[in-house]
Amino acid sequence: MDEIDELLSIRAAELYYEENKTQDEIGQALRLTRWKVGRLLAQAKQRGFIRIEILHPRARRLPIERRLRDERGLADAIVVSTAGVTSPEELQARTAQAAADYLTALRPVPRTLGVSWGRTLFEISQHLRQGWATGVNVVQINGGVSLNRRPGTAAATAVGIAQKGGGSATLLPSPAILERLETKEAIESDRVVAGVIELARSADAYLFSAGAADHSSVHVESGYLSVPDVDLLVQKGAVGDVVGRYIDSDGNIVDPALDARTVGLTLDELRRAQLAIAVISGPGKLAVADAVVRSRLCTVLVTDEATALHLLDG
Amino acid sequence: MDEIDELLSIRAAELYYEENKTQDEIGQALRLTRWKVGRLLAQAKQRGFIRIEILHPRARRLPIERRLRDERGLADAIVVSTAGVTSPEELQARTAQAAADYLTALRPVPRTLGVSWGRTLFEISQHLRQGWATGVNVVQINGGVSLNRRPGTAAATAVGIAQKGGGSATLLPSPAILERLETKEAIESDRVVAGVIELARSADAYLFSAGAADHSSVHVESGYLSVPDVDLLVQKGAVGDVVGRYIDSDGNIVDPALDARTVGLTLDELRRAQLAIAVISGPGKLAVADAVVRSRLCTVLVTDEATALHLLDG
DNA sequence: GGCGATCGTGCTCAGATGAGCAGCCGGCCG
DNA sequence: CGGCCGGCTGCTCATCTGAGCACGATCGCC
Repeated sequence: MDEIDELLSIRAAELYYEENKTQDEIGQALRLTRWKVGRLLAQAKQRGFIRIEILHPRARRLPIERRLRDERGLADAIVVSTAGVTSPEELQARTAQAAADYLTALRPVPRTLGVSWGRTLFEISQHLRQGWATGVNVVQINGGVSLNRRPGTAAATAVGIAQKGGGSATLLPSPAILERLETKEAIESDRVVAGVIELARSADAYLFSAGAADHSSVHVESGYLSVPDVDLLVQKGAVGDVVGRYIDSDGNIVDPALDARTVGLTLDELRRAQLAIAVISGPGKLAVADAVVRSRLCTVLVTDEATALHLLDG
Repeated sequence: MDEIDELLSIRAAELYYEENKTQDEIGQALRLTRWKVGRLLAQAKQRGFIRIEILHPRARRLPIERRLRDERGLADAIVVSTAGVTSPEELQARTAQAAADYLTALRPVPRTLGVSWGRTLFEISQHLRQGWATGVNVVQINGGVSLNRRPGTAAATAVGIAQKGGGSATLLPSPAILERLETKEAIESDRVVAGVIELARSADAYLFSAGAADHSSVHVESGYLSVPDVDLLVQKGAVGDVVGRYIDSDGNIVDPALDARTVGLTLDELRRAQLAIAVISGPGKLAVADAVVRSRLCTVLVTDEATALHLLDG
């Protein structure tokens, strides 16, 4: 296309999209036939001169979702639009809302849903509507008797999801990480704990997030790990954690000894799940999101546009 | 429209604009009739959820142009899009290009075109194509024997416009501002200068820009005014200059004594013109652009989207 | 100079879309 | 309880649009 056609296609696009003229009218105005106008508009689109954005907190990016499914082998992907996002909180809220929407629309409805805990999961529980399901039982899949200042967030998450879904929650009464291996093994052999873990293994679906490997981690905030602990993990190649277990960029456990002291579903158990929904968004979680997808820790990913594009192109 | 319809309209918009599905297909997917889908899409548009942008350096904003014509009483308005602009230089280039385009398309072609000088005018002269007109004579409308480091820019502007338009340029051989009133009157009574000004008065069309009243002014750069001079003008209410004459926000001369020492067309002579094309863009020129339009110094305005919106909304 | 390939153009026709309209349902008042 | 009104729905029909095709001009090649 020469320059004159390029200019004409811009003029045509202005009249078509901004002035709502018909292609025929544009043809008269620019002294072209309507077919020529149609071709110019098609070219303008195809050459990327026309950008159409959907500005809405609930807007999704279906083409990116398709690419994630096709190119990264996911069973499903939900990508929220970042158009018009002004704060990290809003991004988080949009992603959580999308995850809640996905859960609500999920068919068949899972009888038992395994959940982790954390900021993201808590927000999802808040975005779920009362009656989002009828009779969904929720089970915690990793330890989390919280030591932090907002005790009970982990429990509130599971209970909230269950209660709004017309079911009940089964909590895993154990710390996330124990200081000694013996204690961890003792706790796991406890009848109640063992029962919960057994229930978690049998869940129809899992819903979890991932944490970045930095000082803002919930594990640091909760006191399970110290700042130097995290630094050490990063040195060993950790990019983040999934259900409390730190992985490197290939999805492998970074520190087997630490992992052995971590209570809950193992990553391999998670990988065997039919339906594992990971909800990961935000610029700090690019690396861990990539690791989760690459190592097939999830079958479904809920994320934001920027993260999704990073997974595809970066 | 309730929330459920709002969400549906977003889903429909995603399928329509991002997936290129027909309204009928969307209807099947969302279990709606195609008419409902059509109405949802119309609502999404009307409520502003759909943003269509034309990304091109030559793109214009026709709806804003119309508003400028209607609400600000301009005979014509050219508004260049700022979408994708990364630098002030690019904005300047786009505006200059638009002005050049406007001149080229102008009918009837002016026999004599009065021009001012400055950065903007020089750039317009560069963006004009060889042969943009056949036989357009150019006359300078204000003094400008340049004292600055790039001597001859003013002359080069007029000559360039004339030469590319197949005509000749008539220069106004006088400084822009003289130190003494007597000198100014003497110069204006010079036969050659008087003849040029007479020719300028008889021009069919005028093309000029406006300067902001700050230290970056061409008058400071050229040595006609000192920094304290400008500060004083600003104190007196100056928002900028048009053809070398400083005006306040109502378009009135700020300093009559200074004005009397300024050589060239007066503002009232400019206001009587049938066709006066002002080219004003950039964030620093909001106030002077408003003054020019408010005081009817121009009949046609070439500007950028941001400036135009400022003129319209405050 | 003749020939075929290629491109751009404007047609036919079918599918997609929007305007206008009648019917239906729920709410409200007499 | 019945009738009226307003809003929503899904229809008909006219218009708009895109795909496919045939024609003619232009260009390069023989």
